[in-house]
Amino acid sequence: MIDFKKLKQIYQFSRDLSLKDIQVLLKAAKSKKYEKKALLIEEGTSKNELFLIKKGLVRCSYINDKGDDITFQLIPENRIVTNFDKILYNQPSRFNFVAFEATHTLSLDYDHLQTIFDANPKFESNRKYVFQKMMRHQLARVESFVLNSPEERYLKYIKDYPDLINRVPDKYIAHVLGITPVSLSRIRKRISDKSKKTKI
Amino acid sequence: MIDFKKLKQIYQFSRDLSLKDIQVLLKAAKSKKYEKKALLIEEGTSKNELFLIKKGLVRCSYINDKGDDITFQLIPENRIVTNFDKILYNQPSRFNFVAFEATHTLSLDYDHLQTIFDANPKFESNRKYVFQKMMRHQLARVESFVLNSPEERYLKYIKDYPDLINRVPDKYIAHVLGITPVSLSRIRKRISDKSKKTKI
DNA sequence: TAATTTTGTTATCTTTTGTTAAGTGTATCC
DNA sequence: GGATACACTTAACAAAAGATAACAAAATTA
Repeated sequence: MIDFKKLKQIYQFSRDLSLKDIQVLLKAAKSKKYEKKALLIEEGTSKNELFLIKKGLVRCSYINDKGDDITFQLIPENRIVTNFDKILYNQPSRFNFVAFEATHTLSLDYDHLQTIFDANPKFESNRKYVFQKMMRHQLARVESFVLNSPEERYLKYIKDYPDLINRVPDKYIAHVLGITPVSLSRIRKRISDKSKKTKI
Repeated sequence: MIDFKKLKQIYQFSRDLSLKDIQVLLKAAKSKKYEKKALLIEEGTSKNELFLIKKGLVRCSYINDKGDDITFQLIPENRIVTNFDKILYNQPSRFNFVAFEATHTLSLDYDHLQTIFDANPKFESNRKYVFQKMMRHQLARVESFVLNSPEERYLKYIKDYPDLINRVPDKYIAHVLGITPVSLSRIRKRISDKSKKTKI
């Protein structure tokens, strides 16, 4: 019995793959469900799993020197959760990845996935695609830090992720933007004051 | 006649490649020299060349709405210059890449390089390596913006690139760190005041 | 070498942010 | 339903940053 839901999901994350190729991935992928507050990847561990987020939202956070829990990023549907400390530095994760909502994923063991990719050149464009997608994200973030003010950064964020602001408390978004929740509240006030002015 | 200098250079940017494989790349690579202030990639163009910086320094900059020339990043020896707007978005570059010092590069046509990579699976680990290297860089930058203060960011920068501060005016470094040159000057003063205090 | 440009520092003023704390409304849990 | 926890706003103060200008030092160029 073919799981078409799964098939479609894998397809969304792939490029230039035949159904046959996708089925190879399908075999390797497990559907998993996480309840709210469940840990996908725990700080200090070297879990090497790739999660395609089908539904839900994952919060990636870090405990700093002062003991504050800083949200590094929010990962919604159709994006990928990885232990990048493991992949890029071969070190245990400094971050916790927690399901912020009830979250459904397709999970792939990273090393197993690499074996599949290595064994069949057809998958290469796929690997490339995923890497490019990740690069786009992080580069865009760096850009907004270098070129934009916090206010511009916030406006850009709610434009790029309009639904997120209704799903996530502002304080988490503040950290993602590199500012404090109090500061974000003031920015929001400034913006609303400005739009009032222009309307009157 | 084998160009061992070139060979060694390519080798530094490669992983798991035999000499034979490297020679394929060697054939495709051209040594180029740029005088100070020469343009490697011009804003608005879709040049798709990969530059391995052998010697020198490249400044990647952006003209914002106000007409200010903002340095987005500084790329020294043993790093790669690419037109990432072209590669990631297939759009003309929003950035200028200018030789800040007399700069020697190994240049590879990006599309040609992809053809080589696509034709021979051996090169895949190499593509992966380059992508990972780029990801590490950009992710580390995002991290420093989210988790560190401007002062911490500056201290981290001079630790990571100790030679750069003697080669590049502070005002360019300030923009890379997302602050103004005046602010960086004050940060430097604060730091030196602190170190004086601890010494007395 | 002299003239010019660039760079860095400092001062002033304004704006913004961080920090802390208080207050309010909302959601959650026994 | 009352207690508790959480999110957000606001205020007050301190610290830092942006903008601008003036000046000195350093580097470039003629």
